[in-house]
Amino acid sequence: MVPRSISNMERGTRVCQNAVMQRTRGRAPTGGRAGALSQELIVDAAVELLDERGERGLTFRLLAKHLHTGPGALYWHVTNKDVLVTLAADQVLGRALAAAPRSAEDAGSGLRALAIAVFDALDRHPWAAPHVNAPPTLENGLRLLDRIGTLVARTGLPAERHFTVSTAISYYITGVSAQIIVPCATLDATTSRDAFLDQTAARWEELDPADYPFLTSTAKDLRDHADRDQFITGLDMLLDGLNTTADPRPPA
Amino acid sequence: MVPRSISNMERGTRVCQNAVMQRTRGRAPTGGRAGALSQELIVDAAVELLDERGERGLTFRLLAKHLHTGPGALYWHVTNKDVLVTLAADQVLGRALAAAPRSAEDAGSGLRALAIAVFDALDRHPWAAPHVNAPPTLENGLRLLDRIGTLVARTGLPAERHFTVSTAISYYITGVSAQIIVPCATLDATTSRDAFLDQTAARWEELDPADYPFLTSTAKDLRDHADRDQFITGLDMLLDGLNTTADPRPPA
DNA sequence: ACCTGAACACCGTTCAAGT
DNA sequence: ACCTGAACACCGTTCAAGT
Repeated sequence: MVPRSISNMERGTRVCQNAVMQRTRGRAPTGGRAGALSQELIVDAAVELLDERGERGLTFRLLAKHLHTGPGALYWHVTNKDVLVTLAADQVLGRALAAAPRSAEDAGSGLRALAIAVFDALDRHPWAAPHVNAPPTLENGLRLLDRIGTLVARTGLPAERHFTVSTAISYYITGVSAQIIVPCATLDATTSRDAFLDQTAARWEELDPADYPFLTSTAKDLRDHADRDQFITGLDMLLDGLNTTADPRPPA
Repeated sequence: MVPRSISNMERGTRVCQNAVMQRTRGRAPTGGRAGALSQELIVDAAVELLDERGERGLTFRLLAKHLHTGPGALYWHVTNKDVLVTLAADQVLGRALAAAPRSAEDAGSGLRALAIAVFDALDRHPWAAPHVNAPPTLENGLRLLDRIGTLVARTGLPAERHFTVSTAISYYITGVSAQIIVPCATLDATTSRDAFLDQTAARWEELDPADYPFLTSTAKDLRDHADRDQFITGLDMLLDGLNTTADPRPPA
């Protein structure tokens, strides 16, 4: 009667991240009878629906229909919708990590490549970015931070700064990605990104230059900027700062 | 019959940010009969409720009760819930900007003080951070970016880089704040932040050091870190990077 | 152990009707 | 012009009942 998935759930409106980790403990998905549900199957289907229809478009009823069951069945495998979306986001992050190059000449370019790979993956699944949580508790969140930390340790930065610097980089990657990507995803079919930027730039130009000296002069730059370049610009500033701080002890 | 607030609304699940800007155009709030609604009153009450009960706890029914009306009345002044939360977040940002020191010796420390003031304000209203949108369209979002850009222009950085660098800093402030602040806000009363960090650190320690060399060695640092320090560490790296890039042309 | 589907409690939003 | 409140459409979640 008591679904396994909420056995150690926390009270409150949100669920403890630790509860999220648990997976089906019985036989592997293929071990049951054909067509049996599993958390993996549910998360896969959720990612598909999220890609198609966004977070609001993901519904337990719709998801159940896609999986040929009733909504109640899903709750046996997944605590609730929050957890489902978090698991789905972690899956997207996992794909990004698999695609990110593992070898790098130096720590700096390794961090750069890793960050860009994550940005690109989140860019393809815009609903995911805000749900990649920190501090990480899910598998791929943990892997991401570990890879960052391992690279940071190679810079020659004093050991007592590794944690703070690594988490700062991790926050940059997921936080700035979310900022850049989410607003684009909320634009609907009738308003293209270009049209939106055009409108916004026009509004900036109409502002009073006495009040908004910068925006009025930079409105033109808004029209044809590339989101990815903005991410990379900030990233390079951050990594430059890393080198500056690390400089006293150059990489071995 | 047609509420003013949706007169130029966009179609789709989300609303065009431009529609958000409009405010009551009639007489000033105090000009109507006593107790009359206005967008300002509604947003103020929304901020209060959001602080108390979070985004999910904000309900048009509850908000209407607090304002002694029915839910339908609110829709005359505010397009929908998304817009309301965005307006509320902009109000919070406005308070932060008012509190941020305006004078600064050099651009770098001005940027630092501004960023920290915004972080602190968002930290006091954790629901707000993810709704401070970029590129900005609401009043205080515009003011924030303009202040950043004006400071960046003083660094001696070549003019063609002002836009990208300024938006990168702006993304850092709001994006990283959201990453740091939101997970704390979702912890409920039964799980304190300390308990959560303790649990998470314990989980990190149990990981296989061969797979997670960094996390297993840094788990202790997770237990007693300060969120604000992480924000500032990354911020300083970013601003150091700014100096590096700007160095060829030292501030006049 | 795992699935079913009806039912509960709720919420955003609309709209005819009022003032 | 602005407000009222009932009603619509929907959704997350639960749970007694099945296999």
